[in-house]
Amino acid sequence: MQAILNLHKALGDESRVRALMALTEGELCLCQLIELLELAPSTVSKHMTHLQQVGLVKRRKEGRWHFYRLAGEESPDQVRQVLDKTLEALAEDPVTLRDRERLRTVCDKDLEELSACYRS
Amino acid sequence: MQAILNLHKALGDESRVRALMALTEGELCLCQLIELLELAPSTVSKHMTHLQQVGLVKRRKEGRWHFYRLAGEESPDQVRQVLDKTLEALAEDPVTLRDRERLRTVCDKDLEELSACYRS
DNA sequence: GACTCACTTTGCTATGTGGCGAAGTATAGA
DNA sequence: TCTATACTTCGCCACATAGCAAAGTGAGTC
Repeated sequence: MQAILNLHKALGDESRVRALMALTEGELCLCQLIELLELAPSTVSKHMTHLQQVGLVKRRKEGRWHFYRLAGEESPDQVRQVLDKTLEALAEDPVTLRDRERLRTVCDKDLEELSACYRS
Repeated sequence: MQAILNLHKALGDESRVRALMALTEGELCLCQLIELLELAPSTVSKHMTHLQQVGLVKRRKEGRWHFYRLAGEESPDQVRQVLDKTLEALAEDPVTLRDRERLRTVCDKDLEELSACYRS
């Protein structure tokens, strides 16, 4: 019971859902998500930790960079099905379309440039 | 976007999910839900109003009694699919099994008896 | 080993939400 | 029309949580 409730709580926040939607395009570094969501590093980090604990997302460290991706096959069937229905429902949402567009310009920049967000 | 977020927020509360699960067995009067959930009338009423606003539940008034049921076909496809996956995932949950058992004894009592909750 | 850098954790504030009891509303019956 | 009753709404409190800035951490680099 609690697992499903936590799943829905995780999916009840716009920033987290936008991050998940962005990850459907592939793995992203935290600084890319920070740039996309336009939130403080600490906030985005907390959201991604949250998503990881619920089992929606996996983290991979490569040197100083932290990459996140959808857990996909690694998450329980029930979790994945609810997630899939949600992402499907939002596939053509205005917010999603705008983010998809912005994500393209974010991915054009290199990580060195994006990580300036920590220093400004 | 906001509609889906509100759906997940609605499904992120144990009392509301238990109420929805109970309604899969059929229409229920508010006082029956109060007895099942063991919460104050005002609290249960607020939960059901919430579920109604999200489009998961429909209300029918019959005299002084208010009956609630799952919106089913009347709710948007995307909403129903997420709900179905959730209820499916919880079908054999311990809390669900316990509620299903208790619901039987609740439904054995008549409404006059149950509505004593408003007077005690 | 000191330094830099990409995060994460901590501490705080503001807002949202679940819970209750009391007051309000609408309907049935006398 | 007056009362009883089955809710609903309002006002409040306690707790959870999204946001930020600042301090802490751990991996690469000199």
